Amino acid sequence: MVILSEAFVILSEAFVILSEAFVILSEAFVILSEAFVILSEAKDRRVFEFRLEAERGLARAGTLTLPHGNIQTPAFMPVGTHGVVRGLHPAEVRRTGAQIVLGNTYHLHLRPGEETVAALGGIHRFMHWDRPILTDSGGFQVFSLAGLREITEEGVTFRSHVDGSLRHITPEKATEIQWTLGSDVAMQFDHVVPGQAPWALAEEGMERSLRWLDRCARRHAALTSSRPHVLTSQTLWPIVQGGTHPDLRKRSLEGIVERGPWTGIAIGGLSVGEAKPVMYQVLDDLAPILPAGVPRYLMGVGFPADLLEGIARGVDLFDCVAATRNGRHGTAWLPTGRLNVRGAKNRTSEGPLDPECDCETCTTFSRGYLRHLFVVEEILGLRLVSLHNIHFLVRLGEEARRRILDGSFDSWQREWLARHNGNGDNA
RNA sequence: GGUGGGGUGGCCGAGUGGCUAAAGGCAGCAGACUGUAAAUCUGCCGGGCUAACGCUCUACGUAGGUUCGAAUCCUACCCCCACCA
Repeated sequence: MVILSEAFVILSEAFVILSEAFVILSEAFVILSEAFVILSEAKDRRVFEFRLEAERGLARAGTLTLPHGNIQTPAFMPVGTHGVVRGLHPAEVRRTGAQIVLGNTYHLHLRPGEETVAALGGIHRFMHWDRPILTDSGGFQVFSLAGLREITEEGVTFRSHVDGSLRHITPEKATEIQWTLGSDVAMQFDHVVPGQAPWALAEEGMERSLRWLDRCARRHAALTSSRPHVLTSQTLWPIVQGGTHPDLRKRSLEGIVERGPWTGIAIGGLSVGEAKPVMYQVLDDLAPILPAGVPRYLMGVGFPADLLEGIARGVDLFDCVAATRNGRHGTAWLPTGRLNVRGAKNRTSEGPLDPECDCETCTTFSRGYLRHLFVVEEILGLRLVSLHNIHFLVRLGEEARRRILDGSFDSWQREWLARHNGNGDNA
């Protein structure tokens, strides 16, 4: 009996000790979670950093840090609209030196749907690209699908080019889709107008883009604070619009800056039908008033010469479908111009596409063989030329960076352009 | 041997009296492409001259014929295919 009661006492004391231990453990857990939040916030701050390393005139070299890695700028970003750089394996894209790729909100929303991408682990795992990804908002589709959509202040109603169904995309929706996809950089939903757009239309698109920017930013902030993304941090970039009209471009940028700060600023609505000198003039006008410490992304540009012209005007990031589209269509970029791979003159040509190139295409296959692949419509041909073109632009960005860092950018750039443009076609 | 069908530009193929140097496709040649409705699209494509408009020559199996005019109708021949002996 005595033994039993003593045992009971011991058990009670053990219980008390256990409870106390539990309280201590809970407190420790709270402290740990707080520490974790602080740490991850600190990590988030580091996750969107841009470090300027050199400036030569307007040209800049820097390093942009995003959640999935660093990007050394200036840099060309291959476009992978449907979660794939057309025709290429991600490992091939990586071997070109590409540091970041694009995806498209509108197209991934239609197929397979952002929830499907999320269910498959987010866009990085989905497309097997573990480096940074930037998603375009679908704003460009407002422009390119002009025949299939209707714009109101609320948003854009698209007639799906896939099955004809109606799709309503608002700035909020575009932001949510990108959040669900899980890209490193989300773009604001904007209103792109054609390059020939008169002042009034350009102003409308520009002002609407600013209002839509507010709505994107509000939704993005809500998403970020209410439910931190399980897979990544994400930042939102605004887009300067205003067509070819200097006053509108200035107003657009000022509106964006006063809504900042931003981790990046994009220049949109160029290379959409305006003359080249006009595009360069827009960049010239913007360069002095763009915030220095923020990466600048010229959307949808460009051809090799445009890259250098842009870099010379202070642009850090570029994307363009031409590398892959021209590749699929049989046009290869060369230092001396461009080459129609399908051309009869390549029939018995033993040399590489580009003798100065160290890409997998140029170090392996002859022009004659590449022409043959196009003639018989073998997929490998358009893959190989796409690969070369991407490598060509990536390497051009890398060399520009090297030249900016060592101070020889200006003269190198002039000579490069003279050689590239001077010979014209058919190098 | 008989009957039927047919021979059109590098290839396939439409065309059955003038609007036909001849539809369309393929092949060939050249070009375009800038935040991807695109492995797509555009142009040329009998010869000669022309920057072009155009001019000219040659051409719908072969050779004749009818007709103001023929790839198209008639005659003969050559060849191909199918079926029947």
